[in-house]
Amino acid sequence: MTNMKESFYVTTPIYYVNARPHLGHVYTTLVADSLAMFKRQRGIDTFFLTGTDEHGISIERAAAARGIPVKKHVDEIVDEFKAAFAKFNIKFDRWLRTTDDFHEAAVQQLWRVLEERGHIYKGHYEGWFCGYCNEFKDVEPNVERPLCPEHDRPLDLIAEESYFFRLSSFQDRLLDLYDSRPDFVQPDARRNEVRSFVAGGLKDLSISRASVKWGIPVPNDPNHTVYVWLDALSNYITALGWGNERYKDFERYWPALHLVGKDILRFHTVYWPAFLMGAGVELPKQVFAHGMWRSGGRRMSKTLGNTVDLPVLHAHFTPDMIRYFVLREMSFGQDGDFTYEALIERVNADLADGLGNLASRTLTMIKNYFEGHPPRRFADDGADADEVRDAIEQAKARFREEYDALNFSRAIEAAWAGIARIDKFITDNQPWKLAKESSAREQLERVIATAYEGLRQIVLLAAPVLPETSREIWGQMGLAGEPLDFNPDDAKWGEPLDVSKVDRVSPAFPKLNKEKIMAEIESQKEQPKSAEQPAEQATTKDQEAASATGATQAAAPPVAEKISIDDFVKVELRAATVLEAERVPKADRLLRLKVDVGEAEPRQLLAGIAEHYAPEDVIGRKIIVVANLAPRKLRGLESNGMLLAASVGEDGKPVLATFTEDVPNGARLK
RNA sequence: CGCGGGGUGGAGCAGUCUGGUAGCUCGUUGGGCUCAUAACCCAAAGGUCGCAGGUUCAAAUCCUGCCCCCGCAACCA
Repeated sequence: MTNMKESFYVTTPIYYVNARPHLGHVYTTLVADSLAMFKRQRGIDTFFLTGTDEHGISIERAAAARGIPVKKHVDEIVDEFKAAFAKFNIKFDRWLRTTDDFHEAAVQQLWRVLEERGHIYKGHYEGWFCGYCNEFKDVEPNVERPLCPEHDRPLDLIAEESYFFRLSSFQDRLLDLYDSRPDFVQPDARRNEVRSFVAGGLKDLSISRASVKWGIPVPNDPNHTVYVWLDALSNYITALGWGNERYKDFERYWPALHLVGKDILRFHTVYWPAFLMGAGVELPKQVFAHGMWRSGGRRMSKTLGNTVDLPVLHAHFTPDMIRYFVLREMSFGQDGDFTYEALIERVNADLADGLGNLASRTLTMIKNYFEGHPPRRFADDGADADEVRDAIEQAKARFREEYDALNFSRAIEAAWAGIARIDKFITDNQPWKLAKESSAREQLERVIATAYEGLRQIVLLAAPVLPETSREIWGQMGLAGEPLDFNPDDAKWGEPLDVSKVDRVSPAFPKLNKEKIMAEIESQKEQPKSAEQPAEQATTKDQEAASATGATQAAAPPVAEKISIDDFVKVELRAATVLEAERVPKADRLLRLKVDVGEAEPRQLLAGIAEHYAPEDVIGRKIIVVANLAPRKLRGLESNGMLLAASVGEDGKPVLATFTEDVPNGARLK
């Protein structure tokens, strides 16, 4: 420890308000919250920032679609985020909104600094832009209207005057950064990834948009707004008061530990440090990219129907259970698997049978054998009581070390090894037998005192992981105050305690009935699905908004939305025969077909069925073709129509439509 | 040659950077105990650490090649 007061600043990304809060948001924020509690408990001056990213064209559109002012729209979604986090008892120190006026002013200040230092110039940008991602996309040449790969919606061709940041001039300094400070990007695998990206060359970065109104105006050029990522990343310093008068915390807390998902690694480890270098601001302490939660071994997605829904989670589990699970189950930095089964098993094994049961058995004995007054006899400990003490000291040291290194799962493992040690100690010493012999009174006192003291130490460790239940157990133990207010490093083994009576013993964690809960979750899942036929129906506001603004209708519309016969006859369906078929090189899904649709010349069309049909499977088959679809180039090949296939199961496996009776090619379907 | 991650007892994972008895949780089998939430404790069974070479006194760990799985990117008119 130095003379300087140690401080700690942790951030989550600010969440883009084009989606509803989901497990991913909650996860990062839970980790940050727990880390903040951990540091604070240990007497470190801690600041925990989270917030929302609220600018950009997709937000503007979503609000327009709802017919309400943009600010009102974002206010509502921000409230949802705050409510979601409140349900998990997350306690941040500040919530930054990019629409806060002091933030906007500070971003403009950052812009001016970058401009004065010669890092910004005006140029011209033309590219395909996805308003939902807020970024330009690299697309295949020769495609008329490419779709955003993320959102499956058409991209906009934006050609506009734009300001550029001289990102290319930072390449060497960035490489230097990764090499000289290997901890700057963690884990190592991520650092390598970023390093090789930067080593491959950097292009200057467009940092303004003339086409976007909902954003921060560029200083001295109000026709432009600041590119959302420059706007958003700046939040980490503006929230502390950099470039504004609203707060005065910059000196005190910067630099930060940024927790981010690996999906936004590049922004935080390339653009962000480059901006800061350009502005002459100290760089973050570290950017740690955690993994993503998968579900049942697969990426969570609405289409697969394997998402973890927050309301379902809350219906069956307490915030502490979920918090424990995400910290314990995922090796921080790796991807993890989130299943309800695993969650239930963890809760039962570690919380109910582990910590909860230890508390329960210890406190019950204190109640029964000592009228609720915990004995404190350590002076002449027996050898194995000393072993327990040593084991707990070891667990404490290990826990601290691993938590500091963000190895939450290993830290928790270490603390729980302490629990197992105490359980073994109790069993070995059989206090229930000692209690029957008055001559063994002192020995009984020592055994129970050791168990109680061990439990106290463990509860202190567990407090940042299980804030609610650790407080509950602490209270049942008759201890004064709250566990988070005691620094475990100062809690000496066997020290005098401010302790009242143990008189109320009740399980801190109920044992969960797996079959019952799983059945309930399943039935909850089924209901909405059967109600709205195509399972992947758009439900969130932004998706509705997207449809309303004329974006693609790719998400199957509800059956209820009727079309007229006039609409239907516009689609020309014809019977056809496949003459030739071959795989398209370098495309996993694509088959190139020559099809006879009853015309003079066979047509070429491309079909995304290669994963399920070999070319020889389809040659000679009678199929149904949409004959009047506008031609489209795919991987450089023109497709003149589309074949009809059922989309089956989770993966949308195609099954070709055909006839059971003979039909001449070109026959019209109606 | 697109980028990245992974393949370790039945399941899920750690260990790999910094070679040296292969570890954890769950599950299985047998035993103990009864203070405790049918909990806890002990013991046992179970692994050619994806495959093949190489380096080394010694390889899950380092090197080379290959196979398989999973993300991302491209490709579903």
